[in-house]
Amino acid sequence: MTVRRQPLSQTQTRVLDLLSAAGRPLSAYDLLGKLRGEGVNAPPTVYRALEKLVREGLVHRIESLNAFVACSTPHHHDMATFAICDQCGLVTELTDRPLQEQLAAMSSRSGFHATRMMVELRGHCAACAAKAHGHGASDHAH
Amino acid sequence: MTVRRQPLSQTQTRVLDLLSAAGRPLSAYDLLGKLRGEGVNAPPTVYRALEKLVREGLVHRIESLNAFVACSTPHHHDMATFAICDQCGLVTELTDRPLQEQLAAMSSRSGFHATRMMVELRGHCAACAAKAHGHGASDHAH
DNA sequence: CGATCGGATGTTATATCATAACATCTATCT
DNA sequence: AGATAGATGTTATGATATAACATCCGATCG
Ligand SMILES: [Zn+2]
Ligand SMILES: [Zn+2]
Ligand SMILES: [Zn+2]
Ligand SMILES: [Zn+2]
Repeated sequence: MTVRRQPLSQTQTRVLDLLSAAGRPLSAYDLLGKLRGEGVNAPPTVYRALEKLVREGLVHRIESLNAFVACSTPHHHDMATFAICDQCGLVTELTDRPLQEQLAAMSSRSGFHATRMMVELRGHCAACAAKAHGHGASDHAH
Repeated sequence: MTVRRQPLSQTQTRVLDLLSAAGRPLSAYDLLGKLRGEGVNAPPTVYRALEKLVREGLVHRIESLNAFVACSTPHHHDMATFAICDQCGLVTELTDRPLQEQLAAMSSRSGFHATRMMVELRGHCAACAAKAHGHGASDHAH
């Protein structure tokens, strides 16, 4: 599954591994925290590695969280869709080809040429929606 | 379904007017800059006004720009779609009912209960796409 | 009237996210 | 060796956002 076109540097590999292991979005400073003591001491290194990984399509940036997550299906795809549970923090990357086509159609209909399409849904995951019967649980948040 | 609108405070009105007049997204600090000398001297006031306006459905936050824009059709709508030109900075709020329904269907199909749906397209507007013939012009950005 | 309550604001300080600018190091190609 | 490209280190700063607490004011109610 790991289709890597360019070889990754040490730090880039380390960042990707950390994101994959986390299985949830991490902020650049979360990553920096985990990399201190491994020779990574400042934000630019982390941001540079993330930039590369995003370029390579291995990592997505989630705008509404200011955080990064390993791509669940690492192909280059210029559209990413995320469902973000505001209760437990679960983030799921969704794929829906028809949606992508419809979005592209909608944008081009207005003459817009989209190079990147971001869809982020906020709400409650199935588990949390089931649990939620009027009362609130321990809000996770980011 | 009675859409009860709360009266807006002085600052809230001022912020909404500034956003409407700008016709483009402004950051909270852009707004603060314009409000200094009118008794608004610190970020919290601006953020609080924006929070209220977003709650009322009069303003949208554009996540990928960290900026705010007046809603083009101020109804409460939990889905907002924006086409953002990376060249000239033009931001257009799009409406597409079928897309909204398809997104809702997709999310609920996976058991997710969406309360808010964000769609942000990055690329080039019709005018800039026409001008762009391989060469880059004066990248505007925000 | 006077109590009190909610909404808005002021104020200070700080947290969080991101980049500029410049120096260094190494691998690779010529 | 010289040149190039990519990655990293380092220092400093910019940009975005919130915490915590105090004050003010209009509406409501006993
Ligand atoms: Zn992906
Ligand atoms: Zn959940
Ligand atoms: Zn709107
Ligand atoms: Zn444009």
